[in-house]
Amino acid sequence: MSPRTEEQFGKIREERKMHIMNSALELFANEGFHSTSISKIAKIAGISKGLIYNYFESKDDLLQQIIIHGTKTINEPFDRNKDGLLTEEEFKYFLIELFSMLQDRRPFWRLFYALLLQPNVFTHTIDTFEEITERMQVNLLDFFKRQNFEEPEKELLLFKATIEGASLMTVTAPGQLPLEPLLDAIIERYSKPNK
Amino acid sequence: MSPRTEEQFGKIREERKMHIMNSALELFANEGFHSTSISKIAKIAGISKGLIYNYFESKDDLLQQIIIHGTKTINEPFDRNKDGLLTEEEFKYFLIELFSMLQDRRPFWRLFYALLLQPNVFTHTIDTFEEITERMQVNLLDFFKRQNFEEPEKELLLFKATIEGASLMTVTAPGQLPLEPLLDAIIERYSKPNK
Amino acid sequence: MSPRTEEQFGKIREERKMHIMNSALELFANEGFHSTSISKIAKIAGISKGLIYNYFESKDDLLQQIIIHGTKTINEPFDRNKDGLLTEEEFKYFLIELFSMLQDRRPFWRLFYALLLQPNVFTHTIDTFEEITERMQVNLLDFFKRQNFEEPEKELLLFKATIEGASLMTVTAPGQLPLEPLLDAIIERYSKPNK
Amino acid sequence: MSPRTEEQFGKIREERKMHIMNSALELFANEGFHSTSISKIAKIAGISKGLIYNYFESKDDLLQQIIIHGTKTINEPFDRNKDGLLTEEEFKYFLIELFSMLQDRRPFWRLFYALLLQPNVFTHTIDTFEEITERMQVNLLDFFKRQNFEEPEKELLLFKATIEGASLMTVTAPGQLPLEPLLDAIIERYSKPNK
DNA sequence: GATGAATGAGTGTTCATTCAT
DNA sequence: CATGAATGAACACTCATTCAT
Repeated sequence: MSPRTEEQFGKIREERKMHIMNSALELFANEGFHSTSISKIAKIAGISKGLIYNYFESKDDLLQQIIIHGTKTINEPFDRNKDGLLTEEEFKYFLIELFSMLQDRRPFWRLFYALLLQPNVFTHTIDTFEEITERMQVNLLDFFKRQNFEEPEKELLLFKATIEGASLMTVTAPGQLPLEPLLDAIIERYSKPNK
Repeated sequence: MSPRTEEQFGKIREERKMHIMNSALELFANEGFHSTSISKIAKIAGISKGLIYNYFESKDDLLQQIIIHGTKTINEPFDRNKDGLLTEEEFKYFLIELFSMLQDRRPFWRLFYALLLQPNVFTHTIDTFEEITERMQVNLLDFFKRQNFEEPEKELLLFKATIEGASLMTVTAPGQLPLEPLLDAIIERYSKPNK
Repeated sequence: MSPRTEEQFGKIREERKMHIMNSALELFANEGFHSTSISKIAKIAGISKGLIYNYFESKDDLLQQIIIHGTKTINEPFDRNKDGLLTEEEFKYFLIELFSMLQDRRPFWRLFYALLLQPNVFTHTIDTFEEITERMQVNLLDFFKRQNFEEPEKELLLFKATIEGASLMTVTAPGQLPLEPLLDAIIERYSKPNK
Repeated sequence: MSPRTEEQFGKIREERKMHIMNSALELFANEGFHSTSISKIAKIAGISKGLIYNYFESKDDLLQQIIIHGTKTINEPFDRNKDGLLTEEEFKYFLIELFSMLQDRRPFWRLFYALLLQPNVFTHTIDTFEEITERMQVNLLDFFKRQNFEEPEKELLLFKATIEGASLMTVTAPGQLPLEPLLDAIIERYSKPNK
């Protein structure tokens, strides 16, 4: 019989790769990177240990690719309107989208924050992520200025801290911080100037 | 000469123990718990591997005791006035103290947050910590009410998220968040009601 | 069109086989047998891993066949005149041929010597090789006798050692031993008796 | 009880190290470096796998140290009279010593030649070895000149090849080459000029 | 109390080999 | 005939822990 076409092989590869990455992400997030063995990932994924190395160069590479893929996925919704001008509507949409992503992709975010706290590793990957937030800050500062805040820089500081804290708590202690009221509070506070 | 008294022995033990814990904390925070070997801790502490087991039952126990001791130390300043009533002065003092602790004991906080994100471990220790924050929340809500905030519950939500975010960023990206202006902004925002 | 004849198929098979063996020989000789993976051979040969198993039973079999084929090839020039009588002309021709083969097929010889030094393996293959050298020795001893050497047995011992050493050094440290002068010296010394 | 003194520990270490190296040398020489697993070495040495890593950084390091130690040991007898002048007596002694070493330390020599044929590895260690032979050559050439050989350079070439071959054959096929007669033949041939 | 040699279970990783297509 | 995804046994190596001294 003729061998599989290149296309067929490519599809199989892609699907398997995603399957492994998802299995690994779940474990990394729940039990930590170091506490998760390749054996366990293979068992959860229902494949052999060796196969993982057919798709990823190493355990580190597997983690890298999970982070890269996750970052890309997360960033997609923000790429739509690249005019750099944040309207009030877009600001709200951004917050709603952000909170929904935090809930939907909790394992990824937990993993991400865990890495953030483990220095000397994946500095490069994290740098990529910070570039993105950098761009957002510029837009936000501009937005706060246009909203006529008295001290937009201060407002940005508070906003950043609030968002960061909301993100962290959503990931670590989801029960403790009711998201919907918080979302309302943030929108109310930051989309309208203090008069 | 008379042999050392029991008390003296106890003091020596206590000092050794602290010395080991400090050496370990530094390494755990900077290189991660799993990446830090008992051998390395012993080398940094200038003692033998075996001696560590004279003071701690296991590597996990060592970590536990670090967290417990750290939590106690951190909590001391808040134990002074247990009347449950937060004055504006006390509120400011609490914030200043918190931020100063975050800066002074960065390694501990980083380790603490890292553990927070690695569930299935040290749940008990973390519970202890959450009890403390629980008590604070009650006081804070009461404080916001007395400050005549329109929606004190919403204010508490925002405040919690902001503090959490400020803490995290101080630990992970100290350069990105200028602490003093942020501290001012928080005090200004939350110690005076929106009129 | 008519299908390929059996003969044509046989020819294609033979060519593929040689192609694989040559690719493998190069790698075995340069990087060692154990350090050379089937994957690498396949990549260098430009075929798939699986196909190799269509032609060879195992990695060991592949090595065996390389050695057998190489031994046969090398031996061909000595098979011409099987009368068992070495003339002075034939002796010179034998030496020239030997040295030229050592230079032309260095990878094979290096592999061969490497195997020679790794006992417990390929004993059989090596035995085959030694049979051939055995036959040569008889002829050489006879030759030295006819050349009127005083102690032909001693001469044979020295000659064998010299040839072996020259071979090894040609393979391992080609720069250190200028071949042409050595060849002259050997011919001069052993084709004429010490008077 | 008081712990062992530093001296005691040092002695234990040295003995264990030699024991491991000897066990490993035997296996490396008989079964090849790659075919010998750390597990097997540990089993033969009667110790645990982990202990080997208490004394050697890696399997490669273990091999390196075996070669270095072996080279040192072998070189000791030649260090005596460093005046650079080889008398006929010293020449004979050198040959006798060399052959005796080849027989006594066969495993080491086999390992050494095997490495020589496996390029890209241990180039540095082998370089050290070649420096030593380099020095010998100078002395030998001088010796042949003083022995009034007509073409001392040619004689050196032949001598080198002969010695190399004798060494190799002693190691690979000890039965095929009777050492004593060969030794006599070499001494006879090279210690007296062709007249 | 204090040492570090010693253990062994566990880790990440490699690779010859098989097999459905 | 030809492919490369998949396997699993084996490997080198690590490290928390024990224990004789």
